[in-house]
Amino acid sequence: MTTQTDLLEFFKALAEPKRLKIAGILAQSPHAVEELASLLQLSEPTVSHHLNILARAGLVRARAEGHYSIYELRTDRLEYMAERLLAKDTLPALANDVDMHAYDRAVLHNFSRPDGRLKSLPAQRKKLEVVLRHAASLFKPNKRYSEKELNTTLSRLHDDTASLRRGLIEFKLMQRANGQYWRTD
Amino acid sequence: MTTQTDLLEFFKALAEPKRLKIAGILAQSPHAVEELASLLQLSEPTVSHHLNILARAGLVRARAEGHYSIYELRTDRLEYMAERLLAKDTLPALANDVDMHAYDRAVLHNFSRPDGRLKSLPAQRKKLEVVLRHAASLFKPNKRYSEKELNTTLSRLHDDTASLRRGLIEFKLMQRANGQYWRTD
DNA sequence: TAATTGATTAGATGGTTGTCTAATTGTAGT
DNA sequence: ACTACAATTAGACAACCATCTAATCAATTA
Repeated sequence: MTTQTDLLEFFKALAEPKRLKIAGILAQSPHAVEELASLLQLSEPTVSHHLNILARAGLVRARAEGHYSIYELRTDRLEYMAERLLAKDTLPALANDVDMHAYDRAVLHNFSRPDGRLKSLPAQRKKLEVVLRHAASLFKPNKRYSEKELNTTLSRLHDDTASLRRGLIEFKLMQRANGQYWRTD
Repeated sequence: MTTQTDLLEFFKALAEPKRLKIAGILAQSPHAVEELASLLQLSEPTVSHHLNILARAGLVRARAEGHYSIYELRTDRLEYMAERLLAKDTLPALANDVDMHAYDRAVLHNFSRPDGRLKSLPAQRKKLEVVLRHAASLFKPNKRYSEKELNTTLSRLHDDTASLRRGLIEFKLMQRANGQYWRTD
């Protein structure tokens, strides 16, 4: 959440040639807006705009001196961000608000009729597994089912209960012993 | 040169919400284009486009598997770039191709008439110093000048040779002893 | 106090780019 | 061989953003 906007602001700030160059110049020594405009061959408002974006990202800071605004690079902030990139849990956290089951739902939706029955069994393993996980979810954990019960439930999904049953075993979603089946959770 | 485009490509690649999220997802585990499209609620061509940009920046790599393209994050590259940011000479190098005298020239141009004489002496210290450095450059290093010679040369710039002379001393651009003047280089 | 100067804000414009649909390529399964 | 499917490429459109000019603000100098 905060991590995302944080990093995004940081990257956006430096993802522009002129701003990157400004950072480079300020890394050598602080400069006034007017000077930067000359060095970069840009108008002052444009430089002001860039500096504003860099400042929002925390990368530069202005101090007033006379009626100049002297901008300097905040190397501490830069180092902090670089270290966050090196931290092993920063990037994975960016996917926190992603619904990791969206793909499963999409696949399921693609292979299902409006009434919830399957149009067919997917040929691709990746998608077959999704469908089978769905099938497995029709059964309660820690409960034993006879093959007859199993087939009855599976037939709500698709006529080819044999393939479904075989898949459930093959993908280790269910286990069998003595003619009884149960979910492996 | 190469450093600039390198870094720029890196920042640009990650300066987009969806691409940043893709990096986050791939940081958890490799995924196919189709899956990413579902997870991000985007079309496959769009995801392909983003992955292409990330790949150009060296941040992801694809391996073919069936007719899927499984993309994975190149953490080595990420670490390498983060360390470059932490290196003390990376940023200053970004300003290598900047003409550091552009400001001086602009100031000089602003205060000069077409014939090269000064319209006036700048009030701002920062600009006065630029003009004075220019004045100092009219003299040879390692050579002594009498005050008469000094004034003659300075008068080519401006009538107020006294102010110029005082400024040169004050800003330590020239030194005086025994009625003689010389550049301090 | 008036005038000058540096910086910022407001508003307009052109270029970049994220996104989609349609078409193409290449691979797998019938 | 033919069909189906995942990925990419091509092309079009819309949103965003870098840039400029004009206007405003702030602070120093005359």
